[in-house]
Amino acid sequence: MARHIPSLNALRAFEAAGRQGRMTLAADELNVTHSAISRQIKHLEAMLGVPLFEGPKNNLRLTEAGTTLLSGLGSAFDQIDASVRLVADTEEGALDISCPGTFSMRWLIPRLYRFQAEHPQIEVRLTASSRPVDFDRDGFDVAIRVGDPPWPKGGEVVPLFPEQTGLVLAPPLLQTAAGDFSGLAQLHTRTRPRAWENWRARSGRTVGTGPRLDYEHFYFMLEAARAGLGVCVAPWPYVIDDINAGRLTPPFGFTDSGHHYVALRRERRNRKASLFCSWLQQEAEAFSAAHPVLR
Amino acid sequence: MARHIPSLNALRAFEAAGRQGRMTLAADELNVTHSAISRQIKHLEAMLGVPLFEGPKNNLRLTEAGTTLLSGLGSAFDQIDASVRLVADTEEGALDISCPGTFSMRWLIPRLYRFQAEHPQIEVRLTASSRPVDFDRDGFDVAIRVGDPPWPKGGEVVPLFPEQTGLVLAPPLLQTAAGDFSGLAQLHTRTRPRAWENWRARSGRTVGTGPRLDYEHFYFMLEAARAGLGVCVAPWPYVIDDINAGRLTPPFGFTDSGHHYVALRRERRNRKASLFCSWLQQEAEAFSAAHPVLR
DNA sequence: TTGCCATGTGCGGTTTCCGAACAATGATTG
DNA sequence: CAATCATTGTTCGGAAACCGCACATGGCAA
Repeated sequence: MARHIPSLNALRAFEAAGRQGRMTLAADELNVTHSAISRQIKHLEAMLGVPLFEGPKNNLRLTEAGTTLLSGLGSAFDQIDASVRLVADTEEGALDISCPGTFSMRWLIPRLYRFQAEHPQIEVRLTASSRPVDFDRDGFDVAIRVGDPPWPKGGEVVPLFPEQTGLVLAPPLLQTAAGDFSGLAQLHTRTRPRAWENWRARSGRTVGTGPRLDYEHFYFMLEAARAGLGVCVAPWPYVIDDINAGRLTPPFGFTDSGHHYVALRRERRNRKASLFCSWLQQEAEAFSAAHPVLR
Repeated sequence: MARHIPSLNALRAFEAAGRQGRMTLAADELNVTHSAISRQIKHLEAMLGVPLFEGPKNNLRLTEAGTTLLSGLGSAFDQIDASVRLVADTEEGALDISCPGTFSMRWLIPRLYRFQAEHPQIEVRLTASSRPVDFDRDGFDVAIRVGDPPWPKGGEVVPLFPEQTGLVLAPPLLQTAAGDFSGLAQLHTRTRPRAWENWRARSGRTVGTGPRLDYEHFYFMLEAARAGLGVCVAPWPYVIDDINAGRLTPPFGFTDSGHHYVALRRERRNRKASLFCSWLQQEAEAFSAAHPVLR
């Protein structure tokens, strides 16, 4: 990039510090540490050849040059942000969604065609992830997660439906199993390590002992269950189709897990995200109405 | 830096390409290759979720989104540039000067106090360098160099004075030397490898053979000459004081070397650089008047 | 006088960005 | 119609910019 022109990042760091009045606040706003802001400003002062701040560390004030620079930069960056929004915040283009993999496969993707039919100009970019959401770090617009409050900062919570989980296994396995399922392999997933414990506590039921098998993803665990390799605890939305098709059976029905499915969206409004979350809520309501949980 | 906000560099690359109409022209303007521009724009389109250019490679046109984004960005970057200039282009602050080391020591620094007396609010930051000037790469405001046209692009040439060089040695050495100086060590500097050859050609004179000694800088070579270690070819401005003080003597006087001392300044006007170059020219004229070359 | 808060800095690492080289594409020219 | 040209697209490997962490420094308040 052309030399002797200050770095735009440095100008941005200075603008935030000047407007906020403190480097630590600018650091929060730009999601860096105060040392990054301090260094950028120091570099900028060297580049421009004039001090931008003066005074003691605990009471920095803008110099005249700093005030002059800030007044021009503030409106320029506002204009850049507005221009970017004008282009990005439309009802067409890409929308980035983060969603647990198995939930995508079992619940979201089978319904997504309806969203795309309604909004053909929105390109949904789906990323499989169950990782805790951090809107400052992550780049997606909406994250679907199952869990409990507190939800991460910087996001608005759109409730979908509560989660129910239940014991499920293949019907032939049920016919040959002991009454308390002792001896049957107990299938676990690393994504939800406390699923069994939680189910027992919540449902008040228990089963006999059996060998434990761990799978990396729900999907693999469900495949194993369908293959008759054992019994597992699964969320209702993930197994509806298998149950209706007779591939899996829930001997004890389903119980509230205490968790909730939610969509987390950035606080800053985004039309595509709004449309998507509205659609999600409608689908969630329709889902709950059309598939009352087997209790 | 906060995620999901496009890189300012990418926005800058896009703005230049949009305004110029071609990525190759934008690359020239921003001193990068077209591949850097192409990549930045591709990344920006992915980030914003909309295409900014359309059409075949050899005739890219802005999309509607691209046009919208460009109109906002253009004025924002203009405002940033103007704000930076308002702060940097004053008659106070830092001024970066690049100058060959020995010329600094022997000619510039002994005079610099007069510039600083006239302009106490300008902080001259001097860097020793003889390297070919590239204003796109280098960050200084003014470069003093000795040489010949063509001068590098992107700079305005401010002539100072022509260069004369001559054979110089310590007086005691002159007294004991053979008439043609044969046997005396011939001192060279890597900065000016052709100095001797050029002096012989230009002056029409020659000297006997002697061992050759190479020094990395003029300064060291002149130190060696003063110490009576040999004879060297030196530019007049570098040895005036030594000659006047009787530390060196020029047996054949000085001859035009064909080179010229110039100040190279950026094309874009900079008040401090203008002041400095005006001052330099005055000092150069005064120098030439006050120290007529010994012929 | 001590603790707190904010900035400054060194060290080492990460991310962004880049150039070089070549590929791909479409228009132009002979 | 094939070759050439001009422009953009992409991969690879490296450089520069930027950053976090940990600690230092300085000034103010309790």
